[in-house]
Amino acid sequence: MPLAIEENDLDRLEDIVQQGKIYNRGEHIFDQSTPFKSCFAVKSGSIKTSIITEGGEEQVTGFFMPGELVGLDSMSGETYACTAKALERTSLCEFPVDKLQELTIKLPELQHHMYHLMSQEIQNSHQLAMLLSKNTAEERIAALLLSLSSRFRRRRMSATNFSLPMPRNDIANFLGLAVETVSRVFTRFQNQGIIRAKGREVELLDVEALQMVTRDFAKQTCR
Amino acid sequence: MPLAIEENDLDRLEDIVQQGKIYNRGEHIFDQSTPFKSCFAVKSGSIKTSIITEGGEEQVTGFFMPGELVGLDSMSGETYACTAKALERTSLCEFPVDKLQELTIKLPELQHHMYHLMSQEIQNSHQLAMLLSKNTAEERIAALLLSLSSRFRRRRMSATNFSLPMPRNDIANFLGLAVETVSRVFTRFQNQGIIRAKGREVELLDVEALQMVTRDFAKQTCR
DNA sequence: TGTTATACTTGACGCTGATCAACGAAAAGG
DNA sequence: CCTTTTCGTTGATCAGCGTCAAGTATAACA
Repeated sequence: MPLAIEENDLDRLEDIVQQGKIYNRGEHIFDQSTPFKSCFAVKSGSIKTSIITEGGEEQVTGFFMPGELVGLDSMSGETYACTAKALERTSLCEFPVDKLQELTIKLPELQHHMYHLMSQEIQNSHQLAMLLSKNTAEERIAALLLSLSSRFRRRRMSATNFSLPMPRNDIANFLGLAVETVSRVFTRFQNQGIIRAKGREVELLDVEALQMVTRDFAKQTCR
Repeated sequence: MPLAIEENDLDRLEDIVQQGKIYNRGEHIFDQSTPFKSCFAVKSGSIKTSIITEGGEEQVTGFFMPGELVGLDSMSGETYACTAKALERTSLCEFPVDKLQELTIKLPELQHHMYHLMSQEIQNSHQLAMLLSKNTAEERIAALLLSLSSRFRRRRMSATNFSLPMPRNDIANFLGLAVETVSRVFTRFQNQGIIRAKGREVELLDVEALQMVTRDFAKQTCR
């Protein structure tokens, strides 16, 4: 659901950016106690962000794929507002915000772009809230699969044949479901011939059917 | 859950701001088809924002009280990303974003402040998503009451004795519940002596108990 | 390579909260 | 003022999904 940076802007930023830090699967990138210094763009691989409550509970707040920017929710505080972990071998670009802020003063275009990214992040989060509050397990999972699909497509990868970077556990947590429910819905979709899934390998056999499952779409066509 | 503007900054902005537009209860402020021009700060009264899906369903995304800024989620598009309605007689300040953007170039402080506000909005929305995905009806309603309470306190109004600006319907929608459930929880809290509620008039009798209902707090103390 | 931890699946059961229905109370509107 | 909506409450019923439990497959690791 997050966002892409335009290649043009990336060019002009190259000098302030720290290129190509590599993180291994499961490796910790920052957490709520880390002083906030930088946003990160995913170059390859993928990461998840989550909030850890005082009680130790985790709430996954997002998955970030190549081209997407992490850390925008942290620009208001001394420390990061969430915890970020690599889901697989992942390479990141680091954008130090102080330098970014200097730059935005010279480049109003860039500033506008930052506003754009942040406000989209708000919208994404509202969309998620909506999904969580109004939709069934099947609808939530269909929506996630479609979101991943379109994000893979944007990266010129197959939109119907990909491998999930995250375990069922994280999917369940992100969508506010139990792992068991996620598992059951996957097999139900499979039995209906909508998808083929073996472990993390997923093939979308009937994208239309998936879109039908999404509630908005159904409402849109049925009335 | 949203945010306050500091008086200092307000002073410096006064010249670009269009003061004191008044809206009546139920009056429409903008919607998803309105071209995006301005953010609005609530001076008095209150408003609700919601997303209307293609299917006509409504999802309330926030309530905004005096001192809070509306429209930050819309800074990425040509039109507003949500629909805003006054919940009661409400007075707003209008901040035209083009002028705001000019100003931010001259005042880096202001720019920083904008980032701050937007990133807090993202965090609020994540908090909401968390509430919706992990918490029971009682926990959600307790959280809302506490949020309203602290926002009233910030405005120097009674934190234990206030009247809800929104109908049960909007509360239910916002929290992802059925109206009936909201009503039942209110009476349950009342029977437990935690609150006193008659229609929209609410009195918090036992704030501690309300905090106990909130799951994080319970987890925090029980382990 | 065997061993253990982690990830995933499947079934049985119960609870929270949605839905349907009906009614009372307050507000709007003529 | 009475009528009509809107709003709020309460009860009965039921289903979606969480929880518990057990078992299988896959990956991590010594």
